[in-house]
Amino acid sequence: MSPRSSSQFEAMRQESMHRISEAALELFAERGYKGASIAQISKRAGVSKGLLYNYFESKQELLHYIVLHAVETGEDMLEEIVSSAAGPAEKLRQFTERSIELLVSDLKHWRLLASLAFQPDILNDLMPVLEQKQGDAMNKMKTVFEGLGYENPTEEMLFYSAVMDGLAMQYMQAPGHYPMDQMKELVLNKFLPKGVYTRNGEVWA
Amino acid sequence: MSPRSSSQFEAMRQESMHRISEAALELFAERGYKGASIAQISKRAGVSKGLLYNYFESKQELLHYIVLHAVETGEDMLEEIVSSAAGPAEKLRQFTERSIELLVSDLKHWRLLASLAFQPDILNDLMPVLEQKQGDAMNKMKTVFEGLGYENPTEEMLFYSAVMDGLAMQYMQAPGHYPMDQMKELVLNKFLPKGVYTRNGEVWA
Amino acid sequence: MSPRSSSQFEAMRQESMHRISEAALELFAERGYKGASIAQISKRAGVSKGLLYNYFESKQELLHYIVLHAVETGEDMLEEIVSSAAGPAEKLRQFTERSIELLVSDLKHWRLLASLAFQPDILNDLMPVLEQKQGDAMNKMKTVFEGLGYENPTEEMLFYSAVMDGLAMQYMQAPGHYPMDQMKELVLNKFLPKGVYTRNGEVWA
Amino acid sequence: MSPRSSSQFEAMRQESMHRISEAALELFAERGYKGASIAQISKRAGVSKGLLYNYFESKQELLHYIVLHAVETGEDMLEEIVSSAAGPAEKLRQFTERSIELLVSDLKHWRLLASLAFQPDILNDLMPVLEQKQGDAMNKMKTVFEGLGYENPTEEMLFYSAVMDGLAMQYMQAPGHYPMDQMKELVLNKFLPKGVYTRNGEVWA
DNA sequence: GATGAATGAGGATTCATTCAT
DNA sequence: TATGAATGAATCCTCATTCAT
Repeated sequence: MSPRSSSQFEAMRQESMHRISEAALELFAERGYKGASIAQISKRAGVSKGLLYNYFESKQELLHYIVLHAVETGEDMLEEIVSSAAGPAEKLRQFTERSIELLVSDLKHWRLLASLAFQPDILNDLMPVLEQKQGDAMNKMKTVFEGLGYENPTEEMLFYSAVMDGLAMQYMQAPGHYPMDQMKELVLNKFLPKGVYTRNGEVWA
Repeated sequence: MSPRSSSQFEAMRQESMHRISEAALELFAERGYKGASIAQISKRAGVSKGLLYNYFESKQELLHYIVLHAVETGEDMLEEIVSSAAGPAEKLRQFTERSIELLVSDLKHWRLLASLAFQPDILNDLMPVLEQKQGDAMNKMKTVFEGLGYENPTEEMLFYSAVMDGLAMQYMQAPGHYPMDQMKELVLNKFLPKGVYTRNGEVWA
Repeated sequence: MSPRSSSQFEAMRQESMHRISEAALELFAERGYKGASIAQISKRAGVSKGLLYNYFESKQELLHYIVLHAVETGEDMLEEIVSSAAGPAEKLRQFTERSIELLVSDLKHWRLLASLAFQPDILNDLMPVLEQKQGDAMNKMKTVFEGLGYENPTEEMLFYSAVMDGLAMQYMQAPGHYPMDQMKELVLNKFLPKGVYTRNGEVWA
Repeated sequence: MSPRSSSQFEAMRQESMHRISEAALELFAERGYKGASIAQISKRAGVSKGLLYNYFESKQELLHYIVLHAVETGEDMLEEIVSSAAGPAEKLRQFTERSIELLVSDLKHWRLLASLAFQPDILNDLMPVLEQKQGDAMNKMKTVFEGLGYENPTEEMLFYSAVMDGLAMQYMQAPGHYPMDQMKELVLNKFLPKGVYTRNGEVWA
């Protein structure tokens, strides 16, 4: 008789929003933003088209929600590492390893982000925010490379970023076949100063 | 009112196909495959929709035509370099420099290819061919890295590929601002054995 | 926690129904029947959609409720005047003045009614009732014009009705700018026999 | 073999646009702007939904096209009469008679215009133009009333306009039953100065 | 070879209404 | 009494494709 409590409503909302955004993420990643229809998304989420519009004002807003969540995951990870007490070499190692973990575990997110990176008009509204965030991330990474004593830390950081982006791209093309573990070791070997940096207590040779 | 010779017709054909595929390339690159309509493409090409369908059976076929042309440009370049008489270091340098030139001069092509790389279903029909070509290219690159005496030429080649892909990605994000020249030097420095490789007749130090 | 008395419930009921129908009236008048959504109405009324449907079975019923209330206001006014002890000239003057007052004070109601008058299918179900009421009103007005001694009271009454409707239409188009007071005087001058009819105790010249 | 000539295309365009706008006019008049769907309109016009959008960019534009055409019909009529060599009384008679003819023959147009008059937001974009046109028309009518020697020509003209609008409203409510001919005579009697104005060569008494 | 009118399936979005609590 | 989550039919509009000329 009495209306549902607001916490009940809130729980229902959370549940539905989560299912919708998960389904949308999958379909956007599989078929691209334009290629995934609201009908498909709501069907995969197991809700009606109408309900989707209760929670997201438009297809674009749904995309923005997903993109921002994905980006924030990366931001949080970077922030956590950068603000830790570890030395710069350890920070770079951690960042490398956790980035790859994130790539593997949240493949769909990153596939989506990558595909959007080449269709600028779709994220038009979000671009200022995203560029700001990317600039922030780059600056944080730069401090790590400065700490490592590189002569040209900015360029070295850009190079490292290119490597990581390229790795991600190639992994996404064939997730099952890519020798990610070897590539990770190679990256660490290339960027970490030998004889100085210790891994798990041992000196890195 | 003599009938046009068949060579005249053929020239018109070529001209029309070229204009259509140029227009399509631009629009696919700007708005994505799904986002570019046949009406827009034919308008920008200055032909009627009907004529477009005289030359290309479908929107997909038009895309395939463009993609294959772009890929072949890269293939030709690689083949030319690999089959040349130059040593492996020189080959890698040439490949690096010419890849970057190609990226800068044909930005739209590569932007399109990159965006398609993350929308597997769009290129479904073309995938076997493309994977074949990519495998071929990788094998050719591998021989270069073998020639350079690397211990793990395959991994080193993958790493180099990742770098080049990453560079391209970052350049596409902000073509006006990216320090491509410095990055190119950095790449050459990282991958070319010092004291051995000669550049423009001088020893590389 | 004593249960509310039924009169308390009844008061709440009245309060809610009133708020809903006021909100609905405003929105119907602003955006038309089709243009106003139940969501908007319930929001402006400060109640939930569910509650709205407790009181009104459907959007149509809500409209009917409002329309009938508005019409009854007019009916009551006419009845009061016609059944008064005043002479026909006085009756016409009163009707004219009070109609205009009603128009100005309840602009939204009349705007709504006017817009509905031209969309027959929306009021389909209500039409028999409305036509009946309109016929009744016309008959009452006719007796006034008969009392005034017109040769063709029916036509004269129709003419007067047209004038009043036209005035209302024009006023609604630009409520802020219309010289309603002058027009009212003009109407009285045109329809009231001079030298006979007294206004506020004075003879009308 | 050769493409259709542009005049052939033009003829097809005209034919289709005409059928579409006729169908739209009918349905807008019957069910209101919001109540008439594109599907219904294109079905009644005997064309596909897609074709409708070849000729009209949106439902709104279709409405604007129809409204402007209707308004221009009235404008042309007024202009023709006002600029004629007839005296003011004759002009007023002609305007009255031809307005009524237009009302009866193009009932749908006027019903549509009337219904739109009360839904301001629908014609928002067109309002400036329409108000301009209405102002122009009122000024022209004013010159006629000035010519008739009225003391307050503006008010008298407004009164006349109200009468004509009201007549139209009432006629639209029950086109089959309204005694339009008698009302017309009544209007002429009320507004035309007796003994001065000649009709068909006779003096009006 | 060349045109653009015509089609209709499919896409994003809205909204009256229902219902569990 | 009161809530708002949930539904799905219906709406406006787009677009690849066909076809008569």
